[in-house]
Amino acid sequence: MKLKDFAKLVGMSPTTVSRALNGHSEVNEATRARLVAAARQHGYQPNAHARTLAMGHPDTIGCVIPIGGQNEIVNPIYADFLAGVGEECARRRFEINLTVVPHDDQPAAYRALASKGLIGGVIVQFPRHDDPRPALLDRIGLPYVVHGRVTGHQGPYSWVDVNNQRAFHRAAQFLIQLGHRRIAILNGDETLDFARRRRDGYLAALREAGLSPDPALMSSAEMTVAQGYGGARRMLGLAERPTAILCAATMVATGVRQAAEEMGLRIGRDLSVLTFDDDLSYYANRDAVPVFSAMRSPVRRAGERAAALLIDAITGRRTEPVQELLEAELVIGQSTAPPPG
Amino acid sequence: MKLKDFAKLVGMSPTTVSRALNGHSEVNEATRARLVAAARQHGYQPNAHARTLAMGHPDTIGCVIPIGGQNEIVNPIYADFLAGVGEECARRRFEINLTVVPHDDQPAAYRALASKGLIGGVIVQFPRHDDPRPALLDRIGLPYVVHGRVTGHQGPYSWVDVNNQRAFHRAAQFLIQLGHRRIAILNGDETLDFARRRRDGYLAALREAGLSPDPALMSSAEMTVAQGYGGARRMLGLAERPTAILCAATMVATGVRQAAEEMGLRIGRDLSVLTFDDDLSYYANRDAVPVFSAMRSPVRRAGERAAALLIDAITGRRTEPVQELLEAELVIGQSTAPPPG
DNA sequence: CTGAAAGCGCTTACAG
DNA sequence: CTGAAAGCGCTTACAG
Repeated sequence: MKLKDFAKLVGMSPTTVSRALNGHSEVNEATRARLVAAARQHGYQPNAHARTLAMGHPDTIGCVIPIGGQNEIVNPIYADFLAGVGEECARRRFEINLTVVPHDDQPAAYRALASKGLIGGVIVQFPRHDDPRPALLDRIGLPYVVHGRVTGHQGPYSWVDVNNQRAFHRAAQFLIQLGHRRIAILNGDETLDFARRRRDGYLAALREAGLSPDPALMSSAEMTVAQGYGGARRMLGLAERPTAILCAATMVATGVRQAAEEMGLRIGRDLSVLTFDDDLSYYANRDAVPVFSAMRSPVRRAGERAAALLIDAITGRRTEPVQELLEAELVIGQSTAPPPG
Repeated sequence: MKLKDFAKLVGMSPTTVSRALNGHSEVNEATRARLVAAARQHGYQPNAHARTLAMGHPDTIGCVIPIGGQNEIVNPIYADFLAGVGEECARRRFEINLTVVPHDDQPAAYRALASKGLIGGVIVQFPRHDDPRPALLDRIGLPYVVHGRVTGHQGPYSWVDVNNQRAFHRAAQFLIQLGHRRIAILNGDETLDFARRRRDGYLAALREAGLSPDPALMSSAEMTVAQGYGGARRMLGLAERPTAILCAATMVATGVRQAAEEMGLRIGRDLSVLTFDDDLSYYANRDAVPVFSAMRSPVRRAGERAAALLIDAITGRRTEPVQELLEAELVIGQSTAPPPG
């Protein structure tokens, strides 16, 4: 059904109906309520494309998933992050355009999305330290919110991030307070901004405790079971092996557990493990006493907030860049204890 | 830049430019090539909304992620499945509209997406045995492809599925051939169609071997680490405990491993574990010799094929429903062996 | 408070 | 092979 038909059905002009449905103030409240009810009843919904064309801007935010870059992996945090974005979009009556694009084609993809008028703004994911995307988007003039930060970017921009530096600072501090001196870190790819911040936090805690970092206890790679397994095997095979390991993701911790078992080490006794936990609903490291002690970070919430900021920017509700820093929560589980001996 | 401007720029009428860019046969091949090149050079892209309005149908497929139903979890297979959908859409120049919706609001959501003209068709995920969505979509007249099957649905419809029945049949057979007689199954939620088929395959293999199923060795629940852990603890605590466990997902197998370790059982020696593996890029159970023996199923490929079938239906390339059955591959890893003793 | 008319940026019969 | 004109279904100044 189109506006014309519906208007005829209710005996009003298309103009009035449109204004009523869009909540314009000129139209009588009683008629507005009546028309809204009638629309619901007859299932009339304005055509979104006609609407966008007439209004001049799409009520749509873009989410771009790059594939085939340095990280071939499709990160499962996308699922939970997108769920958060989706919830906010549902509340604000915005649509989501999802685009999968080879990593190197991203500039062209952003341009295309913008010039086709498909999106009013975009969320930038997994930023690198010197990520070129913010500058590109500034040039194009497409509003964006970064999930994370781009330390190398000049000028203000909007972002939503978890306090990775503090999370790893506190985590390392916690292990130090337990008495650990040999603390390893299995970090994410340190060309990614969040991984740098995590390393910084880890290093700061060591420094404050008068401990000097040992490169043999530091690894930076894609956060997978394989990294955890391989890294733990290597580090636990050292003459002076670590008594505690900081992991950047629960999948990494799972790999560490596997290696430890094979080597006859019991986690939470012979070896402490503390992991960053994106709190993906699927992994559910949140029983009464969690298996892994963890720095827990609300990814889904981050998705909601990123979408909220972007929609504010697109609708002109806010014109200045804004930043939001979420805190990770340190949750003590069964995997941490004072060092053995 | 809009068509009018671009046409002026290249000294042609908008009509001819539009026809050239859309590859209509009336336009001289030489001019077509020239205009396509010019469009690329000047970055002209037709406005998608105007285009959709004029063409009468959107080049967009819908993906709906329900939340808050029986499964509150945001399934990580969405990420890989969507990546597959996205790759096919990129090839076919289709867009993806992603909608997150409370489970019970799905009917309204599909209607809204259709009547707003936002999508030309939709992919139905995680169908239940008696899922009402196909009937609803038939009624609305919105093209769809089911990822999985809806056994209870009357009449033909398009689907892409993996042969779950055969996968679990073969898996159980394989364990039986190794000499196992007490084989447990930690299945997914059996109101979901794929979980039923898996159970059927498991039961068929037992029957053929003259083994009678034991309800104490069968569990049906959301596929999480917790299910694996809890199920394994319970079953391995039985007087007549199983010597092998079939799992419906790698996360479940991870939970089983955890329980087995705690109970001092070594997997691949004291206990065999065979898991269904959706081959999510993040889990990467695919080293030279995989940790878990698995029935491996290409989720990303399923996403590609579901998108392909849907786009064929939307564009009218195919008018009859079509079905595609993918086979899971049985990969032998380190977690299976003859029963102990 | 309400409506007739113009316009959003395309595509495509229709006429040449 | 090419172009002027109508139309896709909305919204919104403009006029009452």
